[in-house]
Amino acid sequence: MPDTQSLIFKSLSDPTRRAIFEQLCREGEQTVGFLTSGAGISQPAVSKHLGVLKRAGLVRDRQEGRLTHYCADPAALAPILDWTREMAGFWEARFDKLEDLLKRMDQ
Amino acid sequence: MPDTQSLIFKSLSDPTRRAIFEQLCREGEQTVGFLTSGAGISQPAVSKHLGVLKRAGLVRDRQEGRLTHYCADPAALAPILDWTREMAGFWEARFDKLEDLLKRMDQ
DNA sequence: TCAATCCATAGCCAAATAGTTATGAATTAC
DNA sequence: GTAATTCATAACTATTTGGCTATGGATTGA
Repeated sequence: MPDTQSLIFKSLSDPTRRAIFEQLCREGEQTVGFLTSGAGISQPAVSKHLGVLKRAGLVRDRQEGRLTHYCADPAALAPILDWTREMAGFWEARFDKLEDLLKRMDQ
Repeated sequence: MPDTQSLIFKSLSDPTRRAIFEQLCREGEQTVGFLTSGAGISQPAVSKHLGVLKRAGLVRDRQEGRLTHYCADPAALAPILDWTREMAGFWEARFDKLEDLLKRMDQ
């Protein structure tokens, strides 16, 4: 199995899947049928997308009779938020070091 | 051509590519040859990864004789940082609304 | 009970992806 | 001038991906 970050980034790299996740973030819990009605693709395709999002931890499902409700778990975005900030941080650090160097050279 | 967010997410969904980008963020500008020496894959494979990162705006290249230097542009991460924060925000908003509702019901 | 609804899974297909080797253009070194 | 180095591109391959239709289990409604 791929690492968590790859799973999350890959999940979000597909626009359809991102739209489904966004819908769940905006509107809260939704059934598969309702998500399908707005997605422009077949129900099995939506189910597969939901499966991918679930494997990445981005959504959870809840059974209720024959309905399956899905909801987003935005907390699962934390790993990529952290990683992204870390990358920006490395860059800042190198920039600071350069600034220091220039300052020292100036004296 | 896919939208910018898809390009960025897709670029970062591959661990090898993420490692290359991370290397450039940590260490700054590097040649293709040097990146290849640490990547564990062939030079053409590295070049292709760099091409993908470049198309997503995540890296820039600079020619110097027969050497090609690549450097990261972490500012290009902004779109997905914004999107991620927006998603978390929607969730917060719904949570606040629920809290309000509960408060009103309590009275 | 029988029909209808909801959704997950299976099986198929075309396109994209990540790797490879081979090659060639441009530059540098001898 | 010739050889060596650097890297991008081309051509190929195996795997993954995102869509589809078909199906069937579980639940609900008549």
